[in-house]
Amino acid sequence: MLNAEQSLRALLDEGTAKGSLVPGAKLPTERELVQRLSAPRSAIRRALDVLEEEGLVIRQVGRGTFLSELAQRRADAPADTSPAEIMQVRLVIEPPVAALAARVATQADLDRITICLDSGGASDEFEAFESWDAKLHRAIAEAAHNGLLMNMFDVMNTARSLPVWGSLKRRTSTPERRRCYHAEHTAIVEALCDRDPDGAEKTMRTHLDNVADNLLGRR
Amino acid sequence: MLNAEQSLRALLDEGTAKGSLVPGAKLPTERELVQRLSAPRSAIRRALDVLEEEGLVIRQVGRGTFLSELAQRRADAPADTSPAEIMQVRLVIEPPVAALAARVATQADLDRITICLDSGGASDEFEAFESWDAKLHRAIAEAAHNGLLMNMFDVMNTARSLPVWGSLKRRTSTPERRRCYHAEHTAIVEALCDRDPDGAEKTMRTHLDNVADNLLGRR
DNA sequence: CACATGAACCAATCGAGACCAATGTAGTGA
DNA sequence: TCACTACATTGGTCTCGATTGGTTCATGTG
Repeated sequence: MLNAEQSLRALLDEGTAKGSLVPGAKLPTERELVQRLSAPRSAIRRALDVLEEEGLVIRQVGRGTFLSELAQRRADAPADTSPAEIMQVRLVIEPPVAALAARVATQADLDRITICLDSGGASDEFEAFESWDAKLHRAIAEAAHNGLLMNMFDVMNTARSLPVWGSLKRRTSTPERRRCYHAEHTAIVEALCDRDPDGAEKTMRTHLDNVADNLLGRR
Repeated sequence: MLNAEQSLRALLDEGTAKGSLVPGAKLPTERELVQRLSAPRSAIRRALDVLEEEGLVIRQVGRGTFLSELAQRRADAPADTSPAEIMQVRLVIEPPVAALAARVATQADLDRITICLDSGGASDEFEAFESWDAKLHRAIAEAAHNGLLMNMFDVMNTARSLPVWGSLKRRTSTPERRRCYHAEHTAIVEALCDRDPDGAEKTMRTHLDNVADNLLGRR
């Protein structure tokens, strides 16, 4: 369950990305947002307070709430860890980590990984699939049995929880692509279960290349 | 018959495994747990006290009890990051980063790197050489121009500043080995200046293998 | 007596709605 | 056409009741 602020940010990201929300554009009224996000007005107002504090929106009594100039700049210059950066890091880290995991994973690790794989395969909806996808990649990293590595992996994943990342994935995700990802996941997990480091590294790299292509457009 | 704390832990484990309890998620109110676990509220509160003491949950009057960020990573013990772990991570990360840097480094990056290399070559003493060594590796990572990567690199380096690491290096460092390292550094920087990704990756891997051998004994 | 139990109470927070003041808009009349 | 009025809309504020973690205390229970 998302809180009001996250929902609101997602809404704004979507609007700016779609181009319907240019600087100065009028946002829905608070009472309208209450219905759209089915959240109490107090929560909506708290979320807007934060956005106003950040300078993203401007509020005027009797007129409404409007996007500021900053909002646009932030949208097309997400300097703060862009999805491209994240995918670059994932491509650097995850393939060798998968190879390492293939060497040192325990049966319990493989069981956990398989559970994530199967649950992801059984998930039709975006949110559920994304959740299991993240869990699967994390479980593979855990199987490498290196605490420092997990620490760094989590640093990467906190960046991955930024709103821009979520809306980007939501925009580019389709049932067909999810099926494709699941097939790739299956290949990775098979390589892990076969204790095949090279195979694990290669299939992971192929998968992430595919994800990067889908997320960022053909490079 | 289980006591309240055990039941509560079982409940949380189930929730985290099922994926419904992510960090920050709100868990049932104390009065609800009283019914669910059919235990007196005092016992529930005592169990929650322990969980709060462990940093697994956060309680707020009027709001509720929430899972903390730590809740997820309590499974894999914090692991006091051994030098072996650090070298494993460096071997995973630094070679591909060097390859990336070879592609995207600017001349200014290469200049900074060269300064570090030369200063290290001119350092006879352990402390100075170590300092320039660390600066060189960081400068190479900086040349990859990826903020998130630098973030993770710094996570790695904070682990590297642990006392055990320092004393290990001091014990195993000799003038001869430092000369050897400097030769390897030179090879890496040459590959970077030649814009040779494969060469940079290979020389970096060779170097780190050598460092790992010296630090940890022949593997 | 020592400890657990259950109930009542406290303080912080939240949610729903009423109300206020600023603003915008439609209608009216000269 | 233009000034004026009445009404609707909108962000800001306030209050009241419900919820929730924290605390106290009488009552069992061994």
